[in-house]
Amino acid sequence: MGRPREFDEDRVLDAATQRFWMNGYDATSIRDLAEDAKITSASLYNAFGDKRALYRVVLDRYIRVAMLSCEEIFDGPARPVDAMTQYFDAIIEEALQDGFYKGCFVVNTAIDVAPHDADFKSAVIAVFNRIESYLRDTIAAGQADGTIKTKQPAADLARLFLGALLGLRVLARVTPDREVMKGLTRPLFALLQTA
Amino acid sequence: MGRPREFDEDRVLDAATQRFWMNGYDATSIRDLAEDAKITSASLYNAFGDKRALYRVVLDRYIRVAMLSCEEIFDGPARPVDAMTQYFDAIIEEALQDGFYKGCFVVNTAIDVAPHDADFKSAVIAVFNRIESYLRDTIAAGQADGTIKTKQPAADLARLFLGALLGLRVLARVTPDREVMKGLTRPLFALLQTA
DNA sequence: TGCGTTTTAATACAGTGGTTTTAAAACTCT
DNA sequence: AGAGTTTTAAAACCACTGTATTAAAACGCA
Repeated sequence: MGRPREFDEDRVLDAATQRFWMNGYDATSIRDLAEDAKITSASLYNAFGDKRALYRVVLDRYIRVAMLSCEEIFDGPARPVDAMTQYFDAIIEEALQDGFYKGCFVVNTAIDVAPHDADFKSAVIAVFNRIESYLRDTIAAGQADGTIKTKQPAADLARLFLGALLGLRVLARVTPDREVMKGLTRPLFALLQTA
Repeated sequence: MGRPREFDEDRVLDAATQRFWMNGYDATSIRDLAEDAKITSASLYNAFGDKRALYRVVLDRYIRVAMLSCEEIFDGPARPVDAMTQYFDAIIEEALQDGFYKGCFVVNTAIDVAPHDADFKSAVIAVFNRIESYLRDTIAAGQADGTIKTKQPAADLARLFLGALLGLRVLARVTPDREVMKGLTRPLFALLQTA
């Protein structure tokens, strides 16, 4: 069965996630990744294939945990409006606690790798669609039980919430300011208030 | 005084704008730019300095025309809500007509160069602030003349509109779809409607 | 005409990129 | 213990990067 791995795969992927997330694909070199993870580049290639494949693994891992926390909130016991609030609050707090201004890995990917790579583009689109679905279903549920105003179609509202979310992620990458982000969400949630 | 330029500076900058806008800073090489503009890299260096300085010129040029069309709309004769509608419609149409999915140069810069470069970061922030100001002033004007609902503070509304704008720009880079973008703006503008 | 200056063209340069190679090390299985 | 396999470490490879250099070309002015 050959010589056993000396490094912990998850540690390496965690380090790679930080780098790719912070600096993006092009600005991150294999040597950067190897140095961060304290392994040799040969080990990286042996374990994950080439740079693009590694990025793919890292992105998919990020997406999995992101969507998991998404499910936790939206499939949880919280009532529709509360779930939405929790979701946006969590994102704002995450942005404020991240001293590296990393923003959202998926949004970053959307901007600087998706346009040149069909596979990553569809991965990004899939995430956006899943989030939009969660938002739409949650809003629709709230409209059904009378806790959310029905004046606007759930589909439109979900798209606006998705758009605001992406906007928050962009702001998080340059100026994560609590008052700005909270102020942004106030009128957003006012849209849901029934009378 | 000396040998005259053989190339048109504006055309070179136009070509560079397209490349940088489409591919980003890191993924664009000096040779790419030289080839696109059909001049030699020495001419590029002679005329604009190094790569970063050229990017700066290109970005500033982009910002200047972008803010100019912004002024045209918001300082124009249109009534507040109409100005806002014009602005967002123009952005949506621009996204739909661009077959290269370039999105917004400033947003792209915000994601992949601003985080590592303080000068570009403040340039990006300045643009965001200027747009937010236009939006806030316009909304406040509408609230003053009774054409925009006063339930939410203009500052909060402006931030939401900015956020939605940035979100639209992200979507424009991966899936510019008219129905999605229009749907997104519908509840947004519903927020302004007085009764 | 010739000098000073600027632009051009082509090439050079040193560094870095992603990736591969080679050989030694560390294990399993027979 | 030996064969087979996988991982590691170090170095090598080569295309490409940003940038500089050199020399020729093209102008204005004395």
